[in-house]
Amino acid sequence: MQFTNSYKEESVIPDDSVVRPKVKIINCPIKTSLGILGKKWTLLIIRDIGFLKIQRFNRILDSIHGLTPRVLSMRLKELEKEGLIECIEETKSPTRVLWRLTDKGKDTLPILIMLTAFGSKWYSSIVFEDKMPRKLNEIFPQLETKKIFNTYINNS
Amino acid sequence: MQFTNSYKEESVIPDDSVVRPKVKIINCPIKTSLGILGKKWTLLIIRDIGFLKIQRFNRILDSIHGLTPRVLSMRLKELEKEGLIECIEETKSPTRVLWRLTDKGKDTLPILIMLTAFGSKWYSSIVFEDKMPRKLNEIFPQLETKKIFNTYINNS
DNA sequence: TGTTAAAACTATACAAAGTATAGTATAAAA
DNA sequence: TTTTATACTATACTTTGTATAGTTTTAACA
Repeated sequence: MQFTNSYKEESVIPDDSVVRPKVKIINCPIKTSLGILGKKWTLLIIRDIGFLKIQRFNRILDSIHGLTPRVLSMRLKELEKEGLIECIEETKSPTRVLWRLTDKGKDTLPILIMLTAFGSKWYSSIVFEDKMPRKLNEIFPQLETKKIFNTYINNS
Repeated sequence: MQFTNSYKEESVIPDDSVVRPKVKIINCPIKTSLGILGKKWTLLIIRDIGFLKIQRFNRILDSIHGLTPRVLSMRLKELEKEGLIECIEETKSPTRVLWRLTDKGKDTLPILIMLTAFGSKWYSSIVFEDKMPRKLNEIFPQLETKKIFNTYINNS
C-alpha cells in the first residue's frame, strides 16, 4: 500500500455533524498513519511482535499464513526504518535475532485493540467458540482497558 | 488485501507479558477486522463518509488523491455487502446517491480515531502547521473522547 | 429540440505489487 | 560430515491496482 502525499481531503467539509478538528491540519493524520501501518501484513506483524510476543523471523512466518519471507523481510525493514520496531541480537553465532516494539511501536497497540474490539463485536460468530459478541473487558479482564488510551487522552 | 481463513496465530504464545485473551478464540479478531478494513483505500473511504461527511461518489473521488472510479466502485460494493455503509437515493432523475455509515460502520470510528491519535503524536511535523504533537482532546475538544470507546468497554 | 452537463458507474490495457519457489550464508548440533 | 536452524535474497509468475476512456440516465440550458 502506497499513499501519495498531496492533500486534498480537508478541503471540502460540509456542515451537518462533521467531526471538524479545531486545529489547522496540513496532512490528514489518518492517511499519514495508514502510509506506514496500512500496508498488507504490517499490522499482523506488529500484533505478533507486540501482542503475541512472536518475535523471530521464522516464528512470524509460521504464525501468519500466506506471508512470505520476502515480504516479511521488507516489512521488518520498513518498520525498523520508521522506528516502530528494533532488533536485538540474542547470539551472533547462529545469528539469532529478536524483534521488539519501540515506544512508537507500542503506541500502535490501541489501534490493534480497537480492531480487536470491532472484530469481537461484529464477527463474534467466527471469532469466538461460543459465537457471542464480547467487549474488551471480557476478553482482557487483566488489562485496565481504559488506561490503554491514556497516551492519547489528556486527563484534565 | 486478502486474508485466508486458516488460523495458526494463537498456537504459540510465549510467556513474558503476552496479552493473552481470557476466552477461547478460534479466529484472530484483528485478522478478521483487517479482512474487511485492511484493503487499500477502505479506511479513507470510511473516513470521508463517516468523518468528513463526503458522501457522494464523485466527491469521494475528488477527496482521495490516487483513488480511481473502478476501485471506489469495488470498495463501496464490498462495504455495502459487509453492512458497513448503505446508500440512500436522493433523486432518481439524475441518479444522485448518498452513502452513509450503518451502526456497524460507525463502530469503525474508534479505529479511525486511534489512527488520528497515532499520526498526531508521531507525525505532527507533517500533520500540523505548527508541527506540535497533540492529544485527542486538543484536536477534537468538542468530542467527549473517552465516551467514544463506550461501545467497546463495559462501565461496570 | 438538440446540446451540454452532471452523476454514477463500467471496460480495457497496462503497471505495480505481492506470491511461490528456490537458493545463499552462517554456525551449531547430531 | 551431514543435517538443521536462522535470516535472509533472487527469480519468475500471478494478482491487484492504475490510467484512460466510454456508457447510461436525466435535466437544465440555448
